[in-house]
Amino acid sequence: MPELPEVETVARGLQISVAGRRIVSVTLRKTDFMDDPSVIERELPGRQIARVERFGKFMLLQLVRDRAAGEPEASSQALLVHLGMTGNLAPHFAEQPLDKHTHATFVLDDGRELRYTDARRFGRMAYLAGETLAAELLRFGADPLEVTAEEFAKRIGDSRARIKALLLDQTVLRGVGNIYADESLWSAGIHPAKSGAKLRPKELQRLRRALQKILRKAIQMRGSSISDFVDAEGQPGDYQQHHRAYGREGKKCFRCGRAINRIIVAGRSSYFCPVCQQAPRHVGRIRKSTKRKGRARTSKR
DNA sequence: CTCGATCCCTGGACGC
DNA sequence: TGCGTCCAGGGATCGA
Repeated sequence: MPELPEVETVARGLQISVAGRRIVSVTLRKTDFMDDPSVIERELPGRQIARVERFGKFMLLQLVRDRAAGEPEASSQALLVHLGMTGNLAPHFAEQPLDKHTHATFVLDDGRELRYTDARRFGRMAYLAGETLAAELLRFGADPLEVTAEEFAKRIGDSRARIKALLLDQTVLRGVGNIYADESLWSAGIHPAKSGAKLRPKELQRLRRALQKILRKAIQMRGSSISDFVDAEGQPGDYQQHHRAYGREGKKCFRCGRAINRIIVAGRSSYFCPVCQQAPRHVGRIRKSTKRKGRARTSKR
């Protein structure tokens, strides 16, 4: 699942492989994950991909109009791409057969095709410009790699929500998902259900440092490939080998040897060590796991 | 303000 | 082999 390190890895790859190329034409298939497919079809052809960068869990393809066209840039324009759970954005040779779930193809001026493939379509694609683009980016919180200790302490410490929910909240910090939330909480020795406001200054400091260290290491290792993540060159990442909590239910804690537990916090599986990450007193009963009690959920298809 | 529940979606795992 | 069921999860939305 692409979180900050995985998106960073893909963005860096694309910056090398497709920045500077001009988009010649656009073909869309399923479009239900796009803000406005007709705008994408209309605005992208003829624009050059000036650069590719990461913004939270988004990739931002900065676009410029062809210089030859003459018109000065009135404002910034970009294609926002969120990979969701299973999204992949990568260049292909035109003769490569289309994947079953390829939903957008951007033909480039060197003949290659930048293709967006996403089986589950939990991703998002949007062309935004000017004020609209600026306003959209403003919705998100601080970049976890750049957030200062003061800002981190304020954003986390001023909220009574559970720390796990805060880490996952993209308006608090942009880019952290379930894997790196659990990994940093394990590293900092903080229980996922603890209230942000109950964190001691030392805990806030440990958490921020752990989060940044883990994200940087994960970027170095080109992300975690737990299901089917591959980067823009088709290569998996290696950070999953360093996971200490995520996905390790029942396995021994690397620090104390006790079995890693799994509970649901903020609606997500949360893996933690019951010894190293003491349950807070202020939390009432914690739900044990995902046992949905309802019978069949009407499958409407 | 914060919470849980629900929906979206498909592939893979698992039980029978 | 094949079918049914469950589960994963980021984000939007809604009601409590």
